[in-house]
Amino acid sequence: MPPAETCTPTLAGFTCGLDATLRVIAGKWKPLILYFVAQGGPTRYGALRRAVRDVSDKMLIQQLKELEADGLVKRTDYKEIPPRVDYSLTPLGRSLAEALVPLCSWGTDNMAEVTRVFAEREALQDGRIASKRSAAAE
Amino acid sequence: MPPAETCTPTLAGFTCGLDATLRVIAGKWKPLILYFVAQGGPTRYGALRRAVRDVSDKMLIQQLKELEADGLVKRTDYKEIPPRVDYSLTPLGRSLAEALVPLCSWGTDNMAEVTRVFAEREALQDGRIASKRSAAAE
DNA sequence: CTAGATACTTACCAAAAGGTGCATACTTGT
DNA sequence: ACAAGTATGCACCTTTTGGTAAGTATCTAG
Repeated sequence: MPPAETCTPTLAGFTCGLDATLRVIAGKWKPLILYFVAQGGPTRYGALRRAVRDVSDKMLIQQLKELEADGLVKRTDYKEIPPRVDYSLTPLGRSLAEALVPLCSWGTDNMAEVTRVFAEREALQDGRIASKRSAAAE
Repeated sequence: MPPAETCTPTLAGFTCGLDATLRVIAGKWKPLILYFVAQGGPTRYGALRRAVRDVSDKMLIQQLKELEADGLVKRTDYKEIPPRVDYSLTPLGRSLAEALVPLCSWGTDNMAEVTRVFAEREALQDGRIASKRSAAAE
């Protein structure tokens, strides 16, 4: 872990490197997209859609456009008649995807823990909802 | 980069380790909080507030509570009369903070690039706003 | 006596994120 | 002839997120 000084004084509007990174990968799906494209090489839109589960078309397209605008992914349109398009990583995107690997490992290593914590939280929420309901019923 | 198979088949509701991690650090400020606390050791609320620039009290407290509930940070209340509280990382939190380091480095290494891209995007947006305004003026 | 610091809490409101469903234009399979 | 797949675009709406401003209790400095 570098000292605080490497992080505090920076140009532009970023408070530190992490801040800069976050502006680029903020968004519910971007890290996942990056990660899947990194694994599969050039990936067709439909394949990505199936890989990143629960993402809607709207969101996937939107995030892909932003990633493209940010120079992380490259869109290739083959101009074929049933549309064919695929997405691949630029060198910049590839380097970011690599920086994402430790996060992926952390999640894999601590998934049991995370699952447990989330179960507890949901239990609490259900409790609150239940009590709200009963309060409203009076 | 591990093969796709390490990522696809998992328990609970997570599609992969990265997905699990993201559920925990999602939120505009959480990675930054984690990172600053990792650097400073036990950090007082006010110090954190000043370190994570532009964060409001509401947000900072909220995210701290979630991080605490998720077992990543530990809150210590000294019960003193002008309130004194500090936040430190749990072992789990420390391991996550370490997984964040590559992201921080990436941001630092590519800050020029990121800055440039963001400047372009803002220029485009301003253009759109301007054209919208002129269209509305007719 | 008033201002400011401490660590929050709450209510209210605006903005952003995200979901659903419909439409496109063309091809392939039934 | 009709449904499904292909990669999007668009309009509408709800949910989530986040900001602002005020308030709390106690202490210290001016």
